[in-house]
Amino acid sequence: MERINFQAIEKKWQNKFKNKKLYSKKNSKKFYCLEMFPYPSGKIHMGHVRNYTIGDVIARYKYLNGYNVLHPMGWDAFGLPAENASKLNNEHPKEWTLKNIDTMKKQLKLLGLSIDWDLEISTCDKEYYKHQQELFIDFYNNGLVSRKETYVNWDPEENTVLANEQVINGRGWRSNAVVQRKKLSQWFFNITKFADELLNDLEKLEGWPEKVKLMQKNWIGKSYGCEINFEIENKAEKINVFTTRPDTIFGASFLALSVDHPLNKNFAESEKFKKFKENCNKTGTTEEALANAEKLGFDTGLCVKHPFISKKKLPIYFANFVLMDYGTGAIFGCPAHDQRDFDFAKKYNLEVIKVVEGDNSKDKLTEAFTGNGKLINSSFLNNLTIDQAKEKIISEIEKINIGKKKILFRLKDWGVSRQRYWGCPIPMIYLEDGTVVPVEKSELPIELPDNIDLNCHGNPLDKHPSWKKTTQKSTGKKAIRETDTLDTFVDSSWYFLRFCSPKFEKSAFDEKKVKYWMPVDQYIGGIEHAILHLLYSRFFTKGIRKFNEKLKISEPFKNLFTQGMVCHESYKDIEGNWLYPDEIEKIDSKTVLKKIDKSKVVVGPPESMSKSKKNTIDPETMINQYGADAVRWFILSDSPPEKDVQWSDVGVLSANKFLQRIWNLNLSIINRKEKKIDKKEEKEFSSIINNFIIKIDNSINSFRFNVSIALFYEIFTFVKNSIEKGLSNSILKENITKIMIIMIPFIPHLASECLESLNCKNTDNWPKVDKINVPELIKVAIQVNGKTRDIIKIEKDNSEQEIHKEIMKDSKAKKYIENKKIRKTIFVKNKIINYII
RNA sequence: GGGCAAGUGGCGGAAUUGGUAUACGCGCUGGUCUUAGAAACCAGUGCCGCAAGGCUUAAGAGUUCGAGUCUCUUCUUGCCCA
Repeated sequence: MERINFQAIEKKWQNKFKNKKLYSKKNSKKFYCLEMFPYPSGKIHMGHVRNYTIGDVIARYKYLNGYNVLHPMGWDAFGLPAENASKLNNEHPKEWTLKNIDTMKKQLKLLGLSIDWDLEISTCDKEYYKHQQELFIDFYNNGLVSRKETYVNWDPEENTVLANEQVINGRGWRSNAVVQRKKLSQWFFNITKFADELLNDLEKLEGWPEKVKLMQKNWIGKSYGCEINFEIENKAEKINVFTTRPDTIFGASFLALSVDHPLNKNFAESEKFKKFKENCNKTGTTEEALANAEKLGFDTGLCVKHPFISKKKLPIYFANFVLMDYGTGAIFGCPAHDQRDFDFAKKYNLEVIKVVEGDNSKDKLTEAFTGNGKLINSSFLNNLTIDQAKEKIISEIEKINIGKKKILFRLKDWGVSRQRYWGCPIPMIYLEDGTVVPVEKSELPIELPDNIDLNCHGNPLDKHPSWKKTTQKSTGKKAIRETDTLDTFVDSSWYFLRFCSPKFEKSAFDEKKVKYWMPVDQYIGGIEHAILHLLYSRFFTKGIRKFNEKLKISEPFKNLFTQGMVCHESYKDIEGNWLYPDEIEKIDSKTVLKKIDKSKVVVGPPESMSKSKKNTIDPETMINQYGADAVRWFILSDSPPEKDVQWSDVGVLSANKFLQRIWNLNLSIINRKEKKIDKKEEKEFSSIINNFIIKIDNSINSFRFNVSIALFYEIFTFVKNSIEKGLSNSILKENITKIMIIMIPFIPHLASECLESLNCKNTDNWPKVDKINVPELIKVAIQVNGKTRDIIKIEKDNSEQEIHKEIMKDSKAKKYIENKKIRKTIFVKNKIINYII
């Protein structure tokens, strides 16, 4: 037996893969295979290994099947971690980022991926963000970017805006300061202009998981409702209310306004109101925060008239659970059928009037009833369903001219201003006369300054001594630069276009190249990007198409695959400190000890690998120990790719052992002595291999790589058992060559090495196959009353009569049917026969 | 609270989409080889039972000649939204 040195052959083949282009075939169909590019945080982790291995299988598979394949890689290189790391180690974000890119690129190369590194891009490269600034200006000039005042999560400690996910229990994730709501002027992409299109086009995306489409649909959140104008008693003013439940109008018992509603001018002098408003601003802006917060109200002392019940008045409150930027900033409260309204009514002792009766709803409500039912206590709406009532009341409202039907989206415009240094500068300037204009395109890129103080309080670019001072090029007027930078989601919203022509200087992309390569045929990444990144990328594609008609596509990603996470159990010592997997040793299945002092270790359940729990496994260590092919093999073998996989050292070791056996099998075929040939056995052998190849083909196409690998194990056993059979060496070699070729996508190094040893010159074509061949001898299940009583081996395509004869001759099923009256027989050729007695 | 998935051996998981349940891998058991261990190789391994046989895809019902797969009810777990 010969031991193979995986490290040596992997190095050898990686050198050969380096110069190979997967897109030099003439007159071929194209295939754009893209995996979500990584954030250069330091080292690659197992999640990357899984993501990029899946992508590599697809890219290589498509190449073998005759496609020109674009398989690029780049870096999502702007972002906050670089600034944080830089504060910690006093290293410039750029240095830190470039160093990480260098490390991670070397690590990725160890995996033997078929990536074309000539196409590499990095979003922090000025050659990249220059074009992003151009695009920003194009979007601006076409009315797709605007400046708006909105409420944001403000961290008073860090002097910056926080994203919703950075607010944890109402506090800043880093500073732990109580987050405030603050009004700020920010730049927005007007994604809501495409709300309908983004929603409707989801239907076109047949190659997307239903789950992701549903998440996007819910995120866009189209809802029907109407606006109703309520007259304020003894005042000329009216209050415009938006509601998605106009059917519950007869259950209304109060009006609630956002503290920012214009009516607040009446209370500008009130100390009590100011205090109340301040209190409200402490509540976060997420829907969840608003739902969980204690409902607080400020009684205005004013009332509105109920539009359908004469003489009925509803008190007006300001309330902390109503937001100015959703709807009109005013609602009518129907406590019986909305939980927030219910909580509010209980607190302020307001009426609860039930207007929808469900099938089994109780007389006394202890919580809001939001289910389906029929209308009651509602005058002309009585006995209607909710949908019917909505329709009727809206037409009534429109008839008496106090409001109109309205469609509302949950989707909000995309705020992209960040008070950060390490991001793409927004190419806008503020002139002294107050006008805001884009920088002229010839001025681009607006580069980030290298000398920067990140430890300053607030926005580093704003605090920079000179950077923001500039002049407008064409007029020479003095101006101040925008000192906010773009949300890093912008960087990744068009990188897939840039990859088609990454060095193109004239504009963001070369239209000819984009026409050939786009859309991405297969996009692969984590489910965590199911909403934002994918929605923003879809928006960018649609946005660009508005001002560049040469971009013909309206959706960037034809097929999407979202892979699961890589998990590992976690370890804690008796004192509760997390331990790395290499700090422990497993004595037996129950005993786990700390290496250093043999103390007991508590083993936690498998969870997503994270640095904080120290349950990470370093890919590079694994590659050095077992080889890249073994790591690739294991990460694909153990679970279906869309589900989580649990990392196992034993698993990767057994992968390594199996690859060793493949090599030995290959050698034993090369060195085999000719046997006496049996034509029938040869035919059957080739036919079974043919069937295996078809099954592998199907499993790859349906992303069931764990099944592919199970099939490879079966093929291996089958070939090994066939060596002693009456096959010629040439038939064996011909078939092992086919098998090695179909293994290239999974274990490119070892497969290439085996193919070289087999003297195979043409390693670029997937083997040709026939249809699935039914073997000469097949198994037929014999059932009696649906219960399987025996399985017999018989020649294929036998008739019912012949099989029956066989059963009566000699079979375990015989005793169940002889001397019985057979009422009916169900016969499926080559599968089953079922006797009903 | 709402929506969406999913529940198959000791474990990860297969099942041609209504036709042989438990493929393949891990683990475990026994054996060969070896001074010994590791490795390698061979055999076995759903559960109950000495056996004949019976039972088994979270639980229960239904449709069907036949259900892991379809329908309904219940339970559990996970994810997303709140």
